[in-house]
Amino acid sequence: MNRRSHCPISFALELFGDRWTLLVIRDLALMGKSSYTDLLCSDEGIATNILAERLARLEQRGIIRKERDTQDRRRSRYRLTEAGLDLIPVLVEIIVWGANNDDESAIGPEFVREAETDRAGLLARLRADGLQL
Amino acid sequence: MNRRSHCPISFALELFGDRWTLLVIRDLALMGKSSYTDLLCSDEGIATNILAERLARLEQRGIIRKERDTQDRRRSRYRLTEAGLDLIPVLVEIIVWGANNDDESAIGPEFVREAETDRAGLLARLRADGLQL
DNA sequence: CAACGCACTTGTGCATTGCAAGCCAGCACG
DNA sequence: CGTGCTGGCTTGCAATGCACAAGTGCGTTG
Repeated sequence: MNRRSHCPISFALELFGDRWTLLVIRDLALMGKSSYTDLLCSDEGIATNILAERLARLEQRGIIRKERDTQDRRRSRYRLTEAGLDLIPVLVEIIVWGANNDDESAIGPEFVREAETDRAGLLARLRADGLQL
Repeated sequence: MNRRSHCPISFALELFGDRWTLLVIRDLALMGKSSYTDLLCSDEGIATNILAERLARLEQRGIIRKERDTQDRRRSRYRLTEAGLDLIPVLVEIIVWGANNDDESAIGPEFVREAETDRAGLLARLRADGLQL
């Protein structure tokens, strides 16, 4: 691997420093999605070649695991590994910042308040159940 | 502005969903840099046209403020606004994740420990003084 | 006032991305 | 068994983004 520096932020950006990767991780981590077609139908409208490339990359870097569906063997299931789940705190801080700085945010102040008052509880709930919108 | 969705993560990625923007914010927020030439000399080696474009964008979006240096009026000083400083928690979580997942990380476990045991204190210190490496 | 440094701007070529279309394997149905 | 449909990609091509090099204008310095 050809690294730009040993800064952990630079390291992280080499994984998700683009317009799509974190949205895929959001969908897997918080939105309860796990199939290719579900991931393809996000509000933002990711292109299919980009999604395929990102999933391959995330799998290769150990962020997600790919499994065959036991019911329908055409279908794949994508799941976060531990390293992937560990990105939830990053997502939470981004959501808090976005909610505080975007007038039209879909996330309200109650999420922000919970992140401030019961951060550990929130993180545990998200890791177990996702956002449950 | 042409938004992809009202998800706060998508909103945030429209600001820093690329390979360079967060590194610029890191240098301003944590590395104590404020001049164009300092920012240009990061370990990662950002190109000058990219840096100029990102600074203009960050200023327009209210993340940084551009001031003239009072000593040398050729020189500009770039400083984070409140909205910019509010990105420090995001940076911290990324650093923690990077330090935990990169074998060759330049940040050691003592940062991670402090983030777990005294998060509020760490955030206050970083906001006031940066990383002080 | 000549030379230099700072903060850019412009130009060019290559790499990455976005969008549309096509492809193939695995079901589902008759 | 054939026909069609669905899920998960792959390919082709245009558009965008990035890297590298060079040049510009203004302010400071010798």
